[in-house]
Amino acid sequence: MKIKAINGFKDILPEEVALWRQLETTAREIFRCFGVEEIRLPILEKTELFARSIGGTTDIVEKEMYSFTDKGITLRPEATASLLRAYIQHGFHVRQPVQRLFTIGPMFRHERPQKGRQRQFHQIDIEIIGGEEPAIDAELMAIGQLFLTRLNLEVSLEINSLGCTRCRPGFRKSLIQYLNDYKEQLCDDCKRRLNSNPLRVLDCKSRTCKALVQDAPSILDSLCDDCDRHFSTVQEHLDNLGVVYTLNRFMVRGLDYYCRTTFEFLTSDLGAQAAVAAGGRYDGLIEQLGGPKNTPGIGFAMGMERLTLLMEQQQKETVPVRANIFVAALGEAAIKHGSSLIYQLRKLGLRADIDYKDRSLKAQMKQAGRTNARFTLIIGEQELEQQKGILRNMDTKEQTPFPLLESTEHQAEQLRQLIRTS
RNA sequence: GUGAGCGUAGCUCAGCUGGUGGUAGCUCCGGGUUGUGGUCUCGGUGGUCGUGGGUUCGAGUCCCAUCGCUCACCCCA
Repeated sequence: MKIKAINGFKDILPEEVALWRQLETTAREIFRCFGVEEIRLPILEKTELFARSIGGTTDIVEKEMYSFTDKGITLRPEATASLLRAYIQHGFHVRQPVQRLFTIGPMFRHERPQKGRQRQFHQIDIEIIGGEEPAIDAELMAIGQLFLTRLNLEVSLEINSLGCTRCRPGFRKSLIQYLNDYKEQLCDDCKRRLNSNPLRVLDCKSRTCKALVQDAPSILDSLCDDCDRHFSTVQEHLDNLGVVYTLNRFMVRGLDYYCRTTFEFLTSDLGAQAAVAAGGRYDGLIEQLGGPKNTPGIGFAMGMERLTLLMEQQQKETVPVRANIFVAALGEAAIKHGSSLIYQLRKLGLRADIDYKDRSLKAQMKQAGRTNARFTLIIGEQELEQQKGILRNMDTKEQTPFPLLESTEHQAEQLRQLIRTS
């Protein structure tokens, strides 16, 4: 019986890693320009942290967490809670009024896997803590859009406001009232949602629910003055920065802590998983977790599996990895010389390979081709004797003698010069 | 948790109403080139047909169970 990776947990293979690195590198470059600092967080936290932040009655906390119940700890299902915990624990609020932080890593949710959804999945998570100014909301979305543009990905940005603890309850009430009149026409899921989370009915996929909800009261009409002003200023700032977006009053969030501005970067190329990045404002959360009072925050997470899937689909060419030198050595003495030489080359920071199996030259040339080497240095008994290797340019097929005099260190230096100028 | 569709070589897949596992393609190894790659050509390695029962003279094929995978619902990044 072969042992396989468990369901929902995937290996990221060498040929896939290039995409992941491209994601991470691009993120780091852009975040640096925006003054966003990296923080690295543990993947295990007290279960209570997630219950208090995400919400005790959400699906994530109720049935999707990987918990060690005997120890009261849980593999994190998302990053925001951990990041805020660290922010509070280390007293970040005294460092500077507005703190920009990001983290990259695995998250865990016990859901049924499908396209773009794994049980261990990876997110790039970014949070701006300590500012409630609408300009910050706009800046955060600009970061997301710039990042996705740099990756040559085509996605759209949709935004909405969920109001705050003052205005949302009123909207909730009027929505329930409206939906109750059409209760019989709602799908089974929405009948259930009507009690548990009525806002969710707004983004139901069922056609009849969608139609019903068109004439439902709009949350944007029931925002309090502060929330309304905040949201319209956010839009002014987005326009000011040239960030393109569309309003979607049906967009809601799955986690309890969100308020005011919410947004999603969407694609139609990933089947059911439309959102490649999503987030929003959570102004009361830090205080709720025991942090300093009146500390607002906003953030979003990008799903790396979804992004790499999109990159595979939308990006045209990938740049192949090139090796610099392959040493094709025939016979024991030549292998000894070659292994010393490639070690010197590697010390100089060059990618160099050799085949220790002492196979036929044809086989070794084939291997050289596989490593995509620029040059192959052929060393046989004759070449050793005459101290003259054959250097083959793999692209032009041109072959020139290469002196095997002095030390391999010296030879490596010669080769480095040659590669630089070629 | 619910529904549907698939499990045959490392990968992609043929395999008809049950009758000996495919010269299949890709990969890998070797020959053609006594010492020269990506193309070509010839040969070779590689399988408990997911697993366990059942029906049958005979099961990759039919039946049952079970495990696994995929997509979708739910939920969410």
